[in-house]
This record gives sequence, C-alpha cells and structure tokens, in this order.
Amino acid sequence: MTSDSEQKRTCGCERVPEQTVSRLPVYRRCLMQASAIGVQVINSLQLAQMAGTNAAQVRKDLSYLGELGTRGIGYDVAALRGHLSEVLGVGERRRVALIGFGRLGGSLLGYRGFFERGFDIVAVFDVDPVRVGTLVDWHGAVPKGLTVRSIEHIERDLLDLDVEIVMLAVPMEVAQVMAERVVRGGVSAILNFAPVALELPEHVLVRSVDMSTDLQVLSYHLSRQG
Amino acid sequence: MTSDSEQKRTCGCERVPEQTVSRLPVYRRCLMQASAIGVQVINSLQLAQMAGTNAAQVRKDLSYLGELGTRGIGYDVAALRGHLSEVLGVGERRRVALIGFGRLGGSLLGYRGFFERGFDIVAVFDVDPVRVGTLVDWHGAVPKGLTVRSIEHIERDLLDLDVEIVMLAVPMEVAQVMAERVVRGGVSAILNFAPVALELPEHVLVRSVDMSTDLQVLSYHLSRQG
DNA sequence: TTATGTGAAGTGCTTCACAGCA
DNA sequence: TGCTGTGAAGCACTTCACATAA
Repeated sequence: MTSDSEQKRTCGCERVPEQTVSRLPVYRRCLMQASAIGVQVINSLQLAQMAGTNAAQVRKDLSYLGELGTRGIGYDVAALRGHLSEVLGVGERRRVALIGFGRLGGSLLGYRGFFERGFDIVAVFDVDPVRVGTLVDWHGAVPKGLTVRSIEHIERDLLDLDVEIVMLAVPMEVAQVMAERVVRGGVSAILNFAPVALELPEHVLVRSVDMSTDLQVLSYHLSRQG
Repeated sequence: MTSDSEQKRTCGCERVPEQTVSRLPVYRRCLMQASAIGVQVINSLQLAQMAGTNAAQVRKDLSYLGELGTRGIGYDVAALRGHLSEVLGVGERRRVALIGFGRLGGSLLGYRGFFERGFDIVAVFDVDPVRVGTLVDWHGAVPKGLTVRSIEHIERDLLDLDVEIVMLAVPMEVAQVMAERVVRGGVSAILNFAPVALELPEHVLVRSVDMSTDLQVLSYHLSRQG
C-alpha cells in the first residue's frame, strides 16, 4: 500500500463520482445478503453479478474509497460492508421526518427498508387536521407512540428534533412552499416525491423520485423496439 | 428546414441519448402547466427554469426530435406537447398491471398522476388470498369494478389483458420469480420497486425505483458538506 | 496463479459559441 | 434583432488491459 492510497482512505478528500456514489448503496445491500448466507469473501465479478453491473466497474468504484481488497483473493465481506456504511454516513443512525401522511406517505412509513438501512423516522407532519394526532407506530419501523403533527410549527419542530433529512410526500401544488419551510427548519437534504423541480438555496441537497417519469421512459422504449 | 432534419422528424431513426429521454417527460409536464395558465409560446430559457435545467440543454434535447421551434420566437406550447406525447408513446393510452397490493402497491393505485399521463391500470394481482377479490376502484384512476386477482394464472391473464407494462411492488424475496412470470405473460417493460437487480432476457426493459438508495446518497453528501 | 488497482483509451453527455432564420 | 439549432470543445463516466501484489 502506498502512502498515496493511505491518503485516500484516511482523508476522504478524493472526489467520488456521483454515479459511483449511487451504486455504493447497492453494493452495501449485496454484501448484507452475502453475509446472511455465510459468504465471507467476495470478488469483483460475484459482487458485480449481484449488483447488476460488471467487474471492472465494481473495482473502479471501490478503488475510490481506498485499497479495500486483497489481490489474488477478493474483498472481505464484513470489512467492506462496514467501510461502505461509514462512507455513506449510515454508521450512526440518521434522523428523518416525513411530510405528508396521505396514501404515499403512509406507505413510506410501512417500509421496513428505511429502518434496516439506518434511517429513523422521528416525526410525521400533515396539514389535514383530521390526520393530525393519528398514531403511526404500527410497524416498529418508527418509535413507539409517534403521532402525526400539525405543520403549523414545522420549522421549530424540525430544529427541536434535530432532523437531518426530510421525505416530502405532499401534492405538487404545495411542494415548493413546504420545501422552503423545511429548509428554514435547518434541514439540508430532501427526498422529493412531488413532480416539480424545487428551487432552493445552493447548499440544499435534493433528490427526486418520480415514478410517472420512469413509466414514460419505459413507454418511449416500448414505442420503438416492442 | 433541410431534408436532413425532415428525416429526423419522420423516421425517428436518430438515436436520442438516454438522459435526454428521461428529461422529456419533465418537459412535457412543464408544458402542461404552461398551457394551464394560458401560455402559448415558450422559449428555451423559460422551459429550462420550469424543468430545473439550462437553456442549452433544452435546445439540444429538443433538437434530437427535429426542428420543433421557431428561431427568434420560441416553441409553440401545444405543438411541442403533442410532439413529446407522441415520441414518448403516450399518444394512445398504455395498459399497465400492478403486481403486489400491499402498502406500496395500494398507494400507487391512489396516484392520479399515472392516469393523467396516459397510463391505465387494467389489472391488480396479489398472492394473499385475503386480498384477492378486493374492489380497488376507489379513485377513478382505475376502471370501475376492478378487483384484485390471484397470481395463479398471471401469465395467461397478462396475455389476455394485453398488458404492456408491469409495476412490480412485491417483497424482494419473490421479485425475481414474479418478474420471470411476468415476462412469460408477454410483458417486456417492468417498473421494479424491489431492491434487487432483476436478471431477465436482453429484450426486457427494466427501470428500478429504490427510495432507500436515494436516502443513502443524500446521507453520503450530508456526511461531507453538512 | 489469481484477482485487485489503475493509467489510458473509449464513449457519451453537457456546455459553449455562433451560424442560421424568422 | 432575438432565439433556435448545432458543430466543436470540454467534461465525466465506463471499459480496457496490464502492472502489481498476495
């Protein structure tokens, strides 16, 4: 190991390509599955097949994080998983709030995957007075006794609860306004489910999930090769 | 207009970059919004601002589809929207089936956006006998009287119903098997909500939606700039 | 011998800058 | 004059091919 690669591992100053970052969670999940069936060492080809990519890509991606493998052998599953968890910032748990307790919001709460991957939903907000006060701890994926809050004091609540990430599952008409309030609540990462481009300060991280866009992309390809 | 650009428009043989394709639905949605407030002509900068990109990108993207604008003026909103609908293959309606009527599947059915964008959910399947037979036409987004079907004869049902696209909202453990059955049902486009890489024949189109991956990407960036 | 780590080559997308038209 | 359409330049990611190390 050169002092140069030591640099990479310890300081993390190296720029990791955005597309590599979005594959890291996939690798991490594959390693969990490998662990679960007792695999202790894995090579780039095996990992690639689980993740749906190719061996060269896996090696390149992982090399951005340091020299994590052993030549002639492969990667230690437990060690690599730990490393990825750390890099992804899910070593400790992350505090997440959900805004919008409609049909979509409700289904998000029911998804165990968030909890299993290090995310705790610590608050749920909704405008609708009928929904406010509803108990939402039905799955063990959220803390006992969590109830839906009014959005009235959302800025203060988000600050008090030290929320880092917000899942925004509100109608598109109100998404921009709610996003701005969320930012005033000290949150700088938003997972947006509304089909609108949010305009927010530079420093705020936004990722959007839009299923109907994906459907339309499928439709496009169907139109010419189906 | 040159005979060369005429080629593009009529034959559609030009290869459109994948990333451009995934922005087309966004442009289409923005044009709908523009129409709704009475805008008849729009230029690349305005469209870019609505879509969350830049003017050069918009012009480049649209130029792959032909010469759709008027120099010195901009783009005709209605004409461009129609063109995008056609290119995206949502000129006529698309027949979609949902597999998995759990929490996520249920919330997908409640989303009007699919219907509004040209997709009709013509069938819902689930393994759970308790759910089979449930009436799901609660929103007008699906045909009157639609009930949950058993997956027992899903291959035959998909063929009979002429389903083109499947939304796969089942637990990850059964996703691969269900995907294979879906393909045997003549479907060649799948929107996959399970966090696994589906291994399917070359000709099958797959897009995956994985919210926990997006959360982890946000977490990564929070860890180093937050 | 085997499998990683990595410069270099290849590919594809974005941005620039301006020619081309209305 | 104003805005589109587009080669060309720039940038980023992927793939290759092999030196490197166990």
